[in-house]
Amino acid sequence: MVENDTIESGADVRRRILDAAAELFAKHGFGGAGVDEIARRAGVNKAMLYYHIGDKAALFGEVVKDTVAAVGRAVTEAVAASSEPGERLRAIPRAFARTACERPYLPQLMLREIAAGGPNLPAQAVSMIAEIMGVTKAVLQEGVARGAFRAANPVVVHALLIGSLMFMANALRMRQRFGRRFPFPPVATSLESISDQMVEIALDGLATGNT
Amino acid sequence: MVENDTIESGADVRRRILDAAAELFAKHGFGGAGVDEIARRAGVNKAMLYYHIGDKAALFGEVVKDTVAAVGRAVTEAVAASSEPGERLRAIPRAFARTACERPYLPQLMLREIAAGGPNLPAQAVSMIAEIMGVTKAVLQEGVARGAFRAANPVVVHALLIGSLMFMANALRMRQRFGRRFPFPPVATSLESISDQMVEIALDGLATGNT
Amino acid sequence: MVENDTIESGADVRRRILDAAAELFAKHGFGGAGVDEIARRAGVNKAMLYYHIGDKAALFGEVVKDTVAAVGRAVTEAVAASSEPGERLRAIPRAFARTACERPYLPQLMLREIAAGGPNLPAQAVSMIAEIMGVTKAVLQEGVARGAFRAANPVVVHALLIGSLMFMANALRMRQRFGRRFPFPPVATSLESISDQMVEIALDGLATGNT
Amino acid sequence: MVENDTIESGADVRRRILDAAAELFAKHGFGGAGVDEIARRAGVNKAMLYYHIGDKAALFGEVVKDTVAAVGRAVTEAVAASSEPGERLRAIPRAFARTACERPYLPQLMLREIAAGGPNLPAQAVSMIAEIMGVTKAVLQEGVARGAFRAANPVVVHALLIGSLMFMANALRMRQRFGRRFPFPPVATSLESISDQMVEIALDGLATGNT
DNA sequence: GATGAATGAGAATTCATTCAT
DNA sequence: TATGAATGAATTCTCATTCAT
Repeated sequence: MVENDTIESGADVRRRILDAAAELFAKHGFGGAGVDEIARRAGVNKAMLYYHIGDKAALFGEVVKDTVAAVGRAVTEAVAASSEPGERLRAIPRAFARTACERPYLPQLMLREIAAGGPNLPAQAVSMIAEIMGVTKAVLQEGVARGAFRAANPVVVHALLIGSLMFMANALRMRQRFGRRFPFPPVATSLESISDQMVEIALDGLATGNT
Repeated sequence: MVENDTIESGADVRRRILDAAAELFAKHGFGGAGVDEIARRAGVNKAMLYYHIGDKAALFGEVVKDTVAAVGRAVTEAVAASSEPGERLRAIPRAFARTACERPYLPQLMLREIAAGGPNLPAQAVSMIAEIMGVTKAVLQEGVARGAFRAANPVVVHALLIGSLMFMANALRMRQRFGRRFPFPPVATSLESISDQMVEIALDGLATGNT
Repeated sequence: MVENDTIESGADVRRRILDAAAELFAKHGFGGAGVDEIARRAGVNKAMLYYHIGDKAALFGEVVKDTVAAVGRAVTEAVAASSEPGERLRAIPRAFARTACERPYLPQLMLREIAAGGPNLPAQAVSMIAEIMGVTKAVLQEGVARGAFRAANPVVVHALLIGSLMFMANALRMRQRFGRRFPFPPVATSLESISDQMVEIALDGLATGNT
Repeated sequence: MVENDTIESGADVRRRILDAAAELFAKHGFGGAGVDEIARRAGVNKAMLYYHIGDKAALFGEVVKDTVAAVGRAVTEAVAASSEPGERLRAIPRAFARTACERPYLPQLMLREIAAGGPNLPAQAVSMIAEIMGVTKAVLQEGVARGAFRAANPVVVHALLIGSLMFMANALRMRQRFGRRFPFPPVATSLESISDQMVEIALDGLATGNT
């Protein structure tokens, strides 16, 4: 009765559910996404979704935790790869950009959650987010100490790097939708290269020697 | 039956509805906001809402148009106030910040709409948005021509200035909610001063003389 | 478009809903009765039920209040009709019996609520119940004062009169269902005459001259 | 795999299930109790519950049979302990009261079942109930024959003794819940002593010499 | 015997929208 | 214009029951 290629662990089901949920929460927001459709897309019975994960809020929480954790891993890893302050700071948005390629729903989900103000954010996710911002802070302070950057509020810098990147990532999607309507020169389609462009400007602004 | 002090033009009703709607769309998103509650908050019979404005999508469209128009006016006006390129560029995010003070729902609404990719965006609003971005483009090009800025993609610059500002505005709200959890130095609470901090960095980065 | 005989005030709708609800709550209990079927039987749209009355618990509360109020009126009125202690005490269960004829769901509803321990009982209903028991208490004390009854705990007496009557009323229904299985002499089918039989015994037991 | 102190016969499992079920059926009624929670409280896998006992209706039937059987045993035994008519009659409600102490869910379950009219009552249980009422009938007839009681319908007497007792037992629970709201003198908290108070009145009423 | 996973029907409640007056 | 009532579809979540292992 059981064929090898249809075997499926509980973890697989969970993953399918989280993937479908991430996509739909990103597309329609928490309020706009329907548990019904999430289950349908995941190919599981709706009751099974509740069995495996819990209610809508829990599902959302899992998706967020999952996503934030991925970003966190990417950032930590990317920052560790270099020791030069500029390179380290550059690595942070690039890690976001790379993660956004693997998980295209990331920018939407993130902007939505920022906009919503986190009413469904699980405590764990909040800690993870704080940790990621902590990396920016550390890198920045280290750079200041080593004379590479001028002093700046780390939250502001984080917003400058990440906020604009996420904004840009979403704007790219709108560009596709509204095609001709935006009479602007094309932007490099790779999010990573955009990330680089933006960081370059910001880094130059942060460089010592300026105001 | 009509007394002078209770007289109310259709425009007043319309305004009350749009205000209530803006607040709730900002707070809960398009899918999460309910027509019922919008009407209740506006102090208007639900059927009247449909009579005056139309269905939920139309209502959303009106809110967005209204908001974008306000931003547009603020930007145009602010930019016109100066002729020095740096000052003109600085004026753009500051106009967003000022509008966000009058209409606190602006950052949420904007981020949400960017995240959603504009499925309920009326054509008119799209044009207005393009126009605003056009201002950034013009200011930037002019500055380049006058040797104040180095060349840069205007969309990227817009994202750098506005995306990070909107991100920051929303992050401030989350800071209030999650209080102690974020071990970061306090940011100036005025959005305008934050705007200035961010622009300063970006402008320095754009200054000629850099790479 | 409006014909005189189909006109229907909001109060009518409400009454139809409460009637249907009373019947079904009595038959299946709070947990067993379905809002869907209540609405169907009342001939109203399910959403209308929520519009007019509220959620299931509120609906149940209204039914109970309605029913308890009817009993209360009947009791007060019946007791007032006489001044002789025995007659007054007799009048109490008889009022219950009479109300149970008009509202056949009363005994079921009452037993069920007693059994459930009142988790959905609205405060108002509790007061009304206390008031009804207060009547028993008053009648009893008066009878004791006038030398007609020996002293007895009013709650016990109330249980003796009303508890057994409600029990009996429900047992009658079971008798119909299980027909032959109960090899007992038939009981008078009128609840009022049963009430009289039971009260007679209890009254004799309460008479002075006994222990 | 099986250690002596964890060994558990099928009968043990069965007992745990019936106990949990009795408690929950009593608390929430047939419709309101959930198989899921019953299994959880019994510490048994839900599928095992079905394996050991059957579906919800069967489970309910078992609980009722179990409970009624316990009452039946207690009554028969208690009545056999004396030969004096009054004492024998008194013994009947006292047996109910004692059983209700061992199985606190009895009064709720019984009232609920009486109220429901027995749609889930298994035939066996009906016979057992009839048998119990038969005891009342026999004791009564014997007492009449020996000149101790006046003639009375046994069903009515049963209701008078047992109905009021069950009513009272449940009312005591409500008293705890609604505390101050009931301005009545406290009743003895022991169900057995209440039983005695009530029987005393009823017995006096049944005594010969009265009407 | 025992378990975790599965399922489809159904529960309560809310939604956006419209209609008669 | 304004209102209360109406409607049907949708939404979130739970239920009793079964199955494969």
